[in-house]
Amino acid sequence: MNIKILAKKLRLSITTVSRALGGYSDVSETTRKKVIKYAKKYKYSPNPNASSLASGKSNTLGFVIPLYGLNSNTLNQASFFEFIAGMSTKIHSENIQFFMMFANNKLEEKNAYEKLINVQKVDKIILHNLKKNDSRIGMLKKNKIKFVAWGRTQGLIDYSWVDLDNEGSSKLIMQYLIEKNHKHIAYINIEENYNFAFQRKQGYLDSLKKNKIKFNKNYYISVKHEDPDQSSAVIQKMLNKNSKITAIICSTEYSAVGAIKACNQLNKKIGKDISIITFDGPVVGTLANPSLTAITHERKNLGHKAIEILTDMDKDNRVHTHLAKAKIIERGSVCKLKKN
Amino acid sequence: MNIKILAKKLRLSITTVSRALGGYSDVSETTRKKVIKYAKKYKYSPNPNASSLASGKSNTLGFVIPLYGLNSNTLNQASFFEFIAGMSTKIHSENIQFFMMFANNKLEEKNAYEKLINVQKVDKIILHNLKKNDSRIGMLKKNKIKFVAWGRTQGLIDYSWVDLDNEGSSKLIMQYLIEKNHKHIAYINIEENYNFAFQRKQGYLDSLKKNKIKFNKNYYISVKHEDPDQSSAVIQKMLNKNSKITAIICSTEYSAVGAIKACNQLNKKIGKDISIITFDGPVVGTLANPSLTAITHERKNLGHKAIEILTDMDKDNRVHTHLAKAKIIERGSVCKLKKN
DNA sequence: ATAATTTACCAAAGCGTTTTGGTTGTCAAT
DNA sequence: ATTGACAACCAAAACGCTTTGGTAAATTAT
Repeated sequence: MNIKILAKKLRLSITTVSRALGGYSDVSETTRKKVIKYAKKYKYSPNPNASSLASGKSNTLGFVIPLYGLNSNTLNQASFFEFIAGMSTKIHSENIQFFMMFANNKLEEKNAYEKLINVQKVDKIILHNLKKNDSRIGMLKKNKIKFVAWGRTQGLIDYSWVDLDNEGSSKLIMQYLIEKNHKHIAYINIEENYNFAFQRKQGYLDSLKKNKIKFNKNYYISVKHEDPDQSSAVIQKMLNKNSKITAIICSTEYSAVGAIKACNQLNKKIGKDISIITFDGPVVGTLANPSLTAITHERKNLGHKAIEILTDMDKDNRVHTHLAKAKIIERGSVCKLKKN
Repeated sequence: MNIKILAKKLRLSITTVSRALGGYSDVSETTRKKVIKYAKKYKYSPNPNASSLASGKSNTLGFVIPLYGLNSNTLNQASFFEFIAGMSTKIHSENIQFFMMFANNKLEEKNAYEKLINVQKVDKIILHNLKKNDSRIGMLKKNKIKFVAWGRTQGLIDYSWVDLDNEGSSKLIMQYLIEKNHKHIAYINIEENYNFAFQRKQGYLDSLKKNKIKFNKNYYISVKHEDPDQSSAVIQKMLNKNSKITAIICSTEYSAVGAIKACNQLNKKIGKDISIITFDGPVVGTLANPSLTAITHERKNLGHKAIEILTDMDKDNRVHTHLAKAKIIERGSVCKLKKN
């Protein structure tokens, strides 16, 4: 089935069929209805290759999945799926094509974006896995590709993005703990060259300052993300040296596992001797005993919003942003201390 | 940059440039080298839309990600990523395009495959999320689309596939436990309309028979997969009623979590009072205390093999299959019983 | 009644390739 | 010297669509 055959069946020109389906106003409504009806009947839909070639627009969304670094990590893949699931709802309704590539390292990642633009000729991109200072942004702008970033670079941001409110989430957690009279609060972060880790640290520091608690550098640890056992060892050491610590904030699920292990090892009762609160613990959260109190984010909505913003770009050209809502899920790992 | 400009620069016809790059023998080697050199220099690569349109081949691999059922489950997404990562190594080297779609339910899933074939005109497909009896297989055959299934239907299988050796893995586990003198072995499976669950049950039953242990239907539970707490409740009930049980095999990570919780609840020491062994526990396995002994599979290789088979189909037309290798990772959750 | 505008349609060009069916020139075989 | 085979190249058609620049008929304005 193609447009030529359909046009012949309808006794219309190819042009009219194309324009009827394209929603142009120089087709009468009666004709349009007839065309749509027959297109459905004969299961016609335009050959995307031909239409891309002719129009110069691919109507395709490019997306690169990094298979290295944080994302090679089983637990973090969950956030990926949520994002994708969020996108998919919108993609269906907007009828966008979806083209995916993979990257096993940073170089492949950049090449993938270039290929997306120059070879695949996608016209929209979800930019993901942002570096502090990201050269891909310049490239995308130069090529005039519409994009929405999932995450943010540091400094001035003059593009559309969706993201977690990392700084705000840290503050929310701090406020929560401080209300429960915790003062000696440790923070287990991952390497700060992940921008979200940097942002989370900022929130932590800011809250300390606001509450007139002096930053104790022994309370702040930045670990490699891959290994709960490494985290556990570091956390044990920290707890041994700093017996005043009453609460631990874990920036990733893996470090939460490490914290659990450390506490078990040191025979400290979680939720009693020591409080633990973690970021986004759908897996780990319910595993531990007691279950971990955690801060969760509306991640699915992030993907949805990203597509929405991308679609709206056709209409207006302003910068849009979206922060996922954060919420603390109280389970059993945080206790209230006596006021002293 | 396009072929016309490149041809002009090379003082060759469009045909010759195209055929040089296409590897045809009616181009001299000197010319071919020159063409390739200049193509690189000017960063030329054929417009995939134009070439698909002209050749009628899309050179695109279609893949549908189901966002419902088992796969909506955080833990199971890990296997997905491993498969994709496995594919990606091959895809890069084979220069295949990759087109992805999403499905939020069974109907959408089937539609997605139809769209992949009729609209996107992919010429290869990874068929995934197989039902016991799967109508998509007939559809793919009718449309003469080359495909490799990830998973298997029941009954006669006359197509290429890659899969875990579910039955064999169950047997391996059983042998392992029986060698450690366990006889009262419980099996926590998920619903058997997942074909892999059915296969695993078969392995369990077969091993029992081979070792002349009578099947005790109270020892076999098939739970809904989504909820560790539900599993935990069911397992507790089972353990209470059947005090002879010394080992539990968990077919999914979620039920393993359930089992851990149940044992903790009942104050049974894992690895002492009761042994637990689980399928594929990259996340959960190392979380528990003690860590869970598990059977793992070379999942990444599965994706790699799938693409390999798909690529080889261009050469010969036979059916190829691949079973992932299984291995038991001994950690601390299984103990050896005294011979009685 | 005529001119101007609007509505509804269409032919043909063009998008960047691949492929078909050539042609030309060279060399070995007769 | 002629023929046949082969190597190396190419012009033009085709793929299925969108878009441009029309035309003819119907409607409205003068």
